[in-house]
Amino acid sequence: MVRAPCCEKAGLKRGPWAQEEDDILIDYINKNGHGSWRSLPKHAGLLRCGKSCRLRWTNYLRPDIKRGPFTPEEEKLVIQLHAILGNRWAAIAVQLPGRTDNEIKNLWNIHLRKRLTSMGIDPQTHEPFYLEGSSKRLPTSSSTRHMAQWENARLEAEARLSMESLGLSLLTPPNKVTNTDYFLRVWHSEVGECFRKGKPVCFSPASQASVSSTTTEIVTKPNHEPDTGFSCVTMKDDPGITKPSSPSETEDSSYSILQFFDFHGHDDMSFLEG
DNA sequence: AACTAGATCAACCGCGCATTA
DNA sequence: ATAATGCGCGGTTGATCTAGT
Repeated sequence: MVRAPCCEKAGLKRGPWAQEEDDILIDYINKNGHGSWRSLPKHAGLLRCGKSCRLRWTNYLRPDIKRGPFTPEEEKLVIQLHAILGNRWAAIAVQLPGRTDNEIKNLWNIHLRKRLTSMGIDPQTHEPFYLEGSSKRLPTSSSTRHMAQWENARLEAEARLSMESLGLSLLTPPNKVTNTDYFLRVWHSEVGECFRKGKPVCFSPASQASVSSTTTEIVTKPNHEPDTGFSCVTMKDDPGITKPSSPSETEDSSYSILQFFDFHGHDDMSFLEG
């Protein structure tokens, strides 16, 4: 099958948009909505193809577009989401109101990718670069090893979800808790929520938590101080990651999510700081 | 002041998916 | 079931800007 061109190229304008064209497009969409992008230019009187109109509107003219440089918080979120979603810019953009996929893609390609590379982290996989010539290709440090563990867990989780969506049985015994399970649980727990929102997390003493006696489980309790965003989290029999030892045993000790990672071996999150 | 290299970002291109005929 | 169409996505390009020499 041969794809028909999206528009008749002859006679259509290309390149940068003039103010006058922007005005026409804004005025038309405000009055009529965009409707069919393909027919919009004809109805609006623009010598552009529908695709070009859609791009101009979604990336530049939309009233809810947030202009200006990305804040450090936005940059952190992009890095975190990229670690989970990969190059799915549109999906990442959903989490950053007012930012477009194109803008985020540019931010990544121009700034963040270089920053991660300079930190010794592969920006595509979020894994550390490995030691040259090492037969076992070991990560260079505990912190980078930890990053690799999380990335592996993410990949396993995605594979698992794909398998499950296909209705295929999994090889993992039902009573065996994997790092994948751990990753998914943490990600979908209040810890993950706090991680995504940059809120602090409070680890409660194990004795106060309701932990299932039959399975390894992460238990979250409702926020005891909603205004602070604190959550109570405890873990039991975690297979891969050790519960924080000293401060967490203190009642109401609170930690940022970055400290959460610190406790588990990732001691360098400075790249998130911009 | 003139030139150059690198950085930036808006816009384009081609592909794949979903929907419709 | 197949072809045609529309749309959105990610990758790439090229014009413009900026800093350095």
